[in-house]
Amino acid sequence: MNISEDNNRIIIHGIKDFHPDHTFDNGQCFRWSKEADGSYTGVAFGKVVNINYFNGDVIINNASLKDFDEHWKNYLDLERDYSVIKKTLAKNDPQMMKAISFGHGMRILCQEKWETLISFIISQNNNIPRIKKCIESLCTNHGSYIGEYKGKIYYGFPKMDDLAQMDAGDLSLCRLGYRANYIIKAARQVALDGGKTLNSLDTAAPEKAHEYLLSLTGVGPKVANCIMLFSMRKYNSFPLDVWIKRVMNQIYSIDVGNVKRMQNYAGKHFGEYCGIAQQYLFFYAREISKVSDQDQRKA
DNA sequence: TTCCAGGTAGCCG
DNA sequence: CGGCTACATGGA
Repeated sequence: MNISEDNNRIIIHGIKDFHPDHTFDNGQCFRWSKEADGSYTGVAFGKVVNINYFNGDVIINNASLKDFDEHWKNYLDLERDYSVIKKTLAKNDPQMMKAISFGHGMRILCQEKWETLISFIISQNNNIPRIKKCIESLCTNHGSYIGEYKGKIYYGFPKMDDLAQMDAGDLSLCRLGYRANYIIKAARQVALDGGKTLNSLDTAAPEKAHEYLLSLTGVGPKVANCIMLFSMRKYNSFPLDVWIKRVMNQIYSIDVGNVKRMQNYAGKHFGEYCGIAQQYLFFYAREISKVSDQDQRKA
């Protein structure tokens, strides 16, 4: 990997298959916001960074080489060759080929497990703009101060032990609705062993990880699969939300209610990287829907 | 007003 | 087990 460092900035040269929009605005993460120049600023690992891409270079502002090696390289999944995966998924599937060309620069992030757990509990029966607002409010009200970057103040994600000691009323400012109770309960469950079990799940068998996550309040099969896919590198997890159910029905003609058949089909048709396939489809379905919304407003 | 959003817990057969 | 429904919130 060809990296240069200057002035609190890291540049990784010769990276293909990366685009900030496809990676940070595809519903896998909720704390990245787009800047006027097309870059994204976000928080992870208690640090604020700004990320852009230009002519094969991934540019990470406000980061050291040490930070990159410890966190961002893994977080951005930069060492994986997505071209091979894309080729395999698109083979004999013109619809998938379309979805992939739409989101060709998508990377599946490897996020922090605790934050991903809480974020996707919030995501249930909710929409992405409001999920972002809820999480931002959770951080500003209950996270620790990180610092200022380009005129904005940033906070970390609330600590597990802090949430475990609260009750739902303490979260009322965050407008989480009925999910506030789920979060408190899940936090208490995870905190029982100081998060040791949760943090060991990336090396656990997928079935074991899934089983533990399902034991947490507010976590069902869909949320568990998101956590496994977006924070544990378990790429054979296939989250089935309302959008993907529609896609599976429209493209692959599976009955809307037949979740089990959708899961089976995904595993067989897309294989070990079905979770990545799912994310291309999710991004594609939502972008298409945005375009048709605009058409409807014009008409 | 009603419907919808990256669903799940609780309950009932 | 599978099916059904209530659940907070805010935007369209």
